Amino acid sequence: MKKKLSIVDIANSLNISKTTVSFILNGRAQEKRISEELVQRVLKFVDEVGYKANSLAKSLRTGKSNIIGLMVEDISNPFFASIARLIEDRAYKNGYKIIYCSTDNDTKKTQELIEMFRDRHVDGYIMAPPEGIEEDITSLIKDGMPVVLFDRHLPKVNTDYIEIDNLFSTYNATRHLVEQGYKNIAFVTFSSQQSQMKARLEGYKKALKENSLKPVVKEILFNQNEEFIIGPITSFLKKHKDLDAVFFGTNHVGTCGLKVINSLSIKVPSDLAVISFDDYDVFKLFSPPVTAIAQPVEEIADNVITVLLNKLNSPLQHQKLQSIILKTELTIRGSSRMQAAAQL
Amino acid sequence: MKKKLSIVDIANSLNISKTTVSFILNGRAQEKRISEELVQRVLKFVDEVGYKANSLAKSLRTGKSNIIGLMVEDISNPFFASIARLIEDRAYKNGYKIIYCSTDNDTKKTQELIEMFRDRHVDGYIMAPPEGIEEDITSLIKDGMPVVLFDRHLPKVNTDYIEIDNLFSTYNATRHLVEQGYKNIAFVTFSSQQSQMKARLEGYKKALKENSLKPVVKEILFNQNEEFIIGPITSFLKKHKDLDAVFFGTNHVGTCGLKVINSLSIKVPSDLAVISFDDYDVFKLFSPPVTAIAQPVEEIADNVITVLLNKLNSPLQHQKLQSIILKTELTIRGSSRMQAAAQL
DNA sequence: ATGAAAGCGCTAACAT
DNA sequence: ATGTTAGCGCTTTCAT
Repeated sequence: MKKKLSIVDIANSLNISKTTVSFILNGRAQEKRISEELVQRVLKFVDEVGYKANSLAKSLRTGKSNIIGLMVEDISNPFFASIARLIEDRAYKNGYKIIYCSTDNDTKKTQELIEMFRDRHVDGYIMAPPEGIEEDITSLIKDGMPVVLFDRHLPKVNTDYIEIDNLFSTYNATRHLVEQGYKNIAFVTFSSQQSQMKARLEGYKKALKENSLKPVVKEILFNQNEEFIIGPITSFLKKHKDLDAVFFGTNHVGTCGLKVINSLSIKVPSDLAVISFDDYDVFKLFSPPVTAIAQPVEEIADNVITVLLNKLNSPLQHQKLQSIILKTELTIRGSSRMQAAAQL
Repeated sequence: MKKKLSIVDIANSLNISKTTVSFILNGRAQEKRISEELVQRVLKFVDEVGYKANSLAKSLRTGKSNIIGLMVEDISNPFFASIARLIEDRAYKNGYKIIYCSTDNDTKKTQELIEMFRDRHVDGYIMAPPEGIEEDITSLIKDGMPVVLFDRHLPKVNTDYIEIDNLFSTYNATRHLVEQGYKNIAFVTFSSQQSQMKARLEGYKKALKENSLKPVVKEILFNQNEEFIIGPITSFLKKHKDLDAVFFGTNHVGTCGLKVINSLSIKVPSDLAVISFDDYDVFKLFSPPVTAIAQPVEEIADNVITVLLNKLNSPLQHQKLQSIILKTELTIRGSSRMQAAAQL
């Protein structure tokens, strides 16, 4: 086990002081007017022996950790997994590491996780926050920590966030269903007070109202366990035989919904048209393929990391807060086309 | 921005030495025969003011970080996402945080990531290693770092690993196809020298050989970009019209394969039977549902973290290395049943 | 039973 | 232009 070299070892080997080495290594040689010759000599030596600064000691001293805390709802959800992946890439390219975790939408767990991140001195926070975490985040911000929210925001918390236009997305998709001639359109979603879920529900209702149709909403308790989603959807669909279309509010609900549709042998779209929020392989590969609202994952990740890096790099608090709202794309497929139904 | 309290602040407020506080906080009060009364007083005070030790300083001093580095192939792949999720849970419960990243099966990137983890003083490594990383891992182990591999192992590297019985899995699944009467069975996989991919290919070949059938293998270069997987599969399937079954070697290949099958309007299983490694929603929801080899994700995660925690807690090097091989489950569905074909 | 002090590796204010 | 030195907050040896 080869001993790790320290900056003192370098300094001693070269018969100079560790300050000089530190300055050179931190690119302050010019500023400190250290001779070009010395700089080269040090750099060469450091490279030869493969010296690496101890970032722990550095962090202890500077108060910076170069770590960003990322909190998603559930890393095994494809939406969050792909966002996390992209954020990770961008962060690494900018010299930051990511510590991540899944909140499960659990307030208490999230509080503990924030505590842990704080404890670890992360430099910034990226999170899809659960409800009830307002105070904790506010206190974080008050302590000068950069916080960027995504996927949803907290109305009571004053910070940057990146979202999509949820209300318009569901409004637009519901209108599409109406245009196709569907009249009995249900909306199946998680019961949630989160901004994005409320907006999605609202968009759906708005479209129905404009067309004098009656909303049929099924709210399901958020749960990681599929059984507790599939069960309620099953009884809901069994009970509402008069529905001619169903709109699933998230990819998770959508996937579970499709399982129910299969197990009840419901024909899509002739018995029931289907639309889901989010667009993943499951929807593309279903028969018929499912009409879906695709979120601009790359754009979301790009914006999130850009905003955070900005905050990290500009020490002044005077920056304006940004609320970025991105557009989604409605991809119309066989599951919501009346013509397709007629063909059968 | 409230100042963080240090152990000195605590000591001063209580008019005792920081040593005593440190001992009490680290549960060494008994051993150091500190009076029960003092212990209670300190604990109470610490709790009241909400003091939290600075883990950075602690790490710098102890050399431990309580962080585990997790390197997967791609966190947005459902297999790795679900494993990561489970490992994360278990790790947190045991007081460890996870820093994760995706290797993309890229040796150079992985080397840099290892360097970074090392630099960050992670206490242990969990990885699904790419090829060509043998030396780096060996050097890690030589330096006394606990390393646990999963999903695949490196024959030249002597360390613990958790795998599944890849060879038997594909052998068994291929036999199933043969039993169903399929004679022209292709195996579509990533071209790779990784242990698990080699074993999968071997299992397939073994089953064919035993039945005097001819293997038809299509190897695809590993790539994150779907186009570069879909393209080759498309031309492969177009070229081999005589196939009556296809076996996809990973979930990623399987998902892409299904897209090709759809776009070519191939009927499953009447035109072509399908089996895929890994079992996810996409396969369950396809019409007909796809026969799949389900990996025991929870068991894998459990074993990985258990083995690593063991290594972390027993300082002695004398522990035996463990190679744990877990069983998979072949879930037979409509995509590989001759009867279903007959019905059409 | 408790405390003083050294030191982990680094940065930066302050000499020289 | 380069060096001395004081911490960052903690653990731990050695004294008392």
